[in-house]
Amino acid sequence: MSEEHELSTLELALVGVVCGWPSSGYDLLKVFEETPLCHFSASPGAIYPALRRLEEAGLLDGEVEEQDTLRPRKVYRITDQGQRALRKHIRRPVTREDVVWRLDELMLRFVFIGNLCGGETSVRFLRELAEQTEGYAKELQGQLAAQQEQAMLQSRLALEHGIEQYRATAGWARRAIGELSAAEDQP
Amino acid sequence: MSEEHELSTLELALVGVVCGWPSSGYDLLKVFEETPLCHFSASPGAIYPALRRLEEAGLLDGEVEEQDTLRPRKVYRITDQGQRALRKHIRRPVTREDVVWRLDELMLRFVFIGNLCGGETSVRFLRELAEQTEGYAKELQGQLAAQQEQAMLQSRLALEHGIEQYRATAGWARRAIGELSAAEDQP
DNA sequence: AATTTCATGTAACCAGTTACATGATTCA
DNA sequence: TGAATCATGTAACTGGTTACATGAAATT
Repeated sequence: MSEEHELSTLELALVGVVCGWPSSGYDLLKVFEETPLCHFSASPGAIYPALRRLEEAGLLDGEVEEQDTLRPRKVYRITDQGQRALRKHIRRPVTREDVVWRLDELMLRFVFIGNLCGGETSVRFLRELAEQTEGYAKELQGQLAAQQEQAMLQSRLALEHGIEQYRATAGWARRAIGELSAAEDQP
Repeated sequence: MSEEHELSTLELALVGVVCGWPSSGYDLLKVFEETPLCHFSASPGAIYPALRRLEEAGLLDGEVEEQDTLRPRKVYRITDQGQRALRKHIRRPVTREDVVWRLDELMLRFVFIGNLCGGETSVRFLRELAEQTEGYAKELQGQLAAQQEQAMLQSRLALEHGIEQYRATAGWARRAIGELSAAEDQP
């Protein structure tokens, strides 16, 4: 019975925001336009169908606020099933594929973990993230060493950019672990 | 007459690689699997239709090597029109939208600029990239300052991650300018 | 003889983009 | 009165993903 319905990045963002506070499609559009969530774009043509999908999948529950006014807002709330799916999704282990292909989704997950889970979960997530990004940076360094001189200067530089990006993420994650731990000690 | 045909990231990668050396669809698949270009994924279901589109648009020219053998390879070469389109595409100014939405495509462009254009073009590209990423990092810092204390710790941290990513790219670009200039002075 | 690799592709599906459509309400 | 904003959505298109299909050649 418990549907699996893999969440796309957009769907994750929608479910995560709605979990924080019930919202209409229009509210969500504004959130995506005006907050750092703008990194996850979203046009009406993407949001409204996604909300409907999520409702059909039973993760959200939309209710029309029809207080006679002729401007109906359809407000979505998260369901129990939606909460379970969200929790499950954000707590999945951080994989190599996640860091290579979905780094921004990982950041989304981190924010929602902060809203929904305890401090240890956040720290575990960051530790996995640091490990995976460090590991991948090393992989890229291996590729760099392998091509040595034979490659064009600019390919080498581009590869170095990648390495530095992943190292930056790893460094950030280590520091974030420190900040979270400090915040837990004296809240 | 001169078609505009906007290049998708995948198409840019294909045209750019084929510009370097004529390749079959299978060759390209292998390149995407085995080199750092793997960041731009690519399944046969994406590559073969894309090659056909590019041929129809006149940017590539596919020729079947049919030396009687019953294992025909269709080798694509870049056309003059393709060269023009590629050059034009990679030399476009670096915009804010590029750094926000298409950073990896920018890296592709940088590599192809190295193959096709002179050193000043590379340096100009990197300078624009540094400016745009620094500018965007400042934007994000403004958002960070604006939310101040009222936001969750983890949202703040996620935003800081973004800032650091863009700063890392800007720093890399500045250093790359130095390396390119040094390489030009004594080649 | 069996497996892997070379080499081409197609078909069904899915989700996101762009652009459009609708109409009430509020503000200048 | 006219413009902007609130609020919902649809339709056509596009391109990428997954999975499948085919079969020869090379390797074990």
